[in-house]
Amino acid sequence: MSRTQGSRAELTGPRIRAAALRLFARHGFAAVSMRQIAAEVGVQAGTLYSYTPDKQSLLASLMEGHMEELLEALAALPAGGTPTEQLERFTRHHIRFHAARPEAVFVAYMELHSLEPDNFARIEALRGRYEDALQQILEDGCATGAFALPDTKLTTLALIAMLTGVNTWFREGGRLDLDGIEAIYWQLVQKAVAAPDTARAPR
Amino acid sequence: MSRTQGSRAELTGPRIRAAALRLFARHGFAAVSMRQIAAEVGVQAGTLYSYTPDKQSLLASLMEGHMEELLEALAALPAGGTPTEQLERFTRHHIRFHAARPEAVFVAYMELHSLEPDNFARIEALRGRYEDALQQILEDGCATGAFALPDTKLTTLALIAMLTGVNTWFREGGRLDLDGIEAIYWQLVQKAVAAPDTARAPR
DNA sequence: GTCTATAAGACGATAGAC
DNA sequence: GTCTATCGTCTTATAGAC
Repeated sequence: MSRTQGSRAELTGPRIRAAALRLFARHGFAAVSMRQIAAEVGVQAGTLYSYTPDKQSLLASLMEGHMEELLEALAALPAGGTPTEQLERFTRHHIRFHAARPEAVFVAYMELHSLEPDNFARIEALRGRYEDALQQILEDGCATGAFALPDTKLTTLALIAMLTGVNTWFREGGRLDLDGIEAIYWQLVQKAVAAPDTARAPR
Repeated sequence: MSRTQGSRAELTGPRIRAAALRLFARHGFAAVSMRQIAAEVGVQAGTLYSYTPDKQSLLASLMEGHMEELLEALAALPAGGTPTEQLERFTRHHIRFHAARPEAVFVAYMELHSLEPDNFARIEALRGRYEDALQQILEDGCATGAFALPDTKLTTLALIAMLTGVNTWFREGGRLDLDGIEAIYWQLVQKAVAAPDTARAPR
């Protein structure tokens, strides 16, 4: 398995993905040309087509990879405890996971309309699985009486929108660190969902 | 003031803006060509340049118009009452205003990165004024003891993200009407910000 | 594995006829 | 006010040399 002629092919693929992700996040998918991506990597435009069949597949692959990573990280969370404990883990994990990869998050949310129908459907299905996990926690909490919610589906979407919104302003080295941000958002989430008489003593 | 030669110039301008807004919302600014906009309106591409100096100005004008309309509608809200009453008005108004113009909202949030620096700065300043209005309500509520919040700035951004998130799933004629949606979100907002002993009896 | 060269067409924007 | 025609540039993607 000797390396061929000083090439660094095993690095070019990931570097193309990284450059594409950065440029898509900054300028938008449609505004970025294959030439720009190639220039960022330091290869010629034609070389990109050894790593992706076309521009659309590159976008879809980046988004799908992000969603699968999100679901894997969710599955790796501890599962036990009360619904309140599970919701706290979900809240803190969501903020931390999203803050760690702002470019992928931005592309995954903002470029859905750039996906062709098949790719869109596949990626929306992954997002649905993530939302379902939160909704299940909320339903469990309603069942035990820890939470009081008129609509668990809407609350799921409301909480995810609120938590993902952190990415619109969070920058590392800012006024608050992630621990502080997590604490503030967890307080908002917990109060919003708690049953009235358990707001300060969650079950 | 006779009309010239059967032209309908007084309609073409608004029709161009409407077509551009619809196409930008659906496909993204960079993915839409001036030729597409012209075809949607039923004129030739060159005609667009009698109504906008260029494509960038068309986008900026649409976004600025939306933000100014948002601020005008905010200013038209009743101003009195307790912070809790003001927050309820803000919450319900935000949901209703945004649900009524999903395309403008989508473009105004998703195409910020398509704006050239000067246009971006002007539109971000308008958004800042809207956020400041909510933050002022939250600060007033903390001052009276109605609300208990560790950080009014973060809470402002969290609430706006949550409320604007309605637009990602709301469609007219769906499971819930706007009154029901407003009620659910207002319950979440109110519980999230309320001081512990006033959750059920807001001051 | 990466290059050069190119095909085939779309792009934003302008000029000038009517 | 809208048209036709066009300029110069950029686009995605492919073919074939090395």
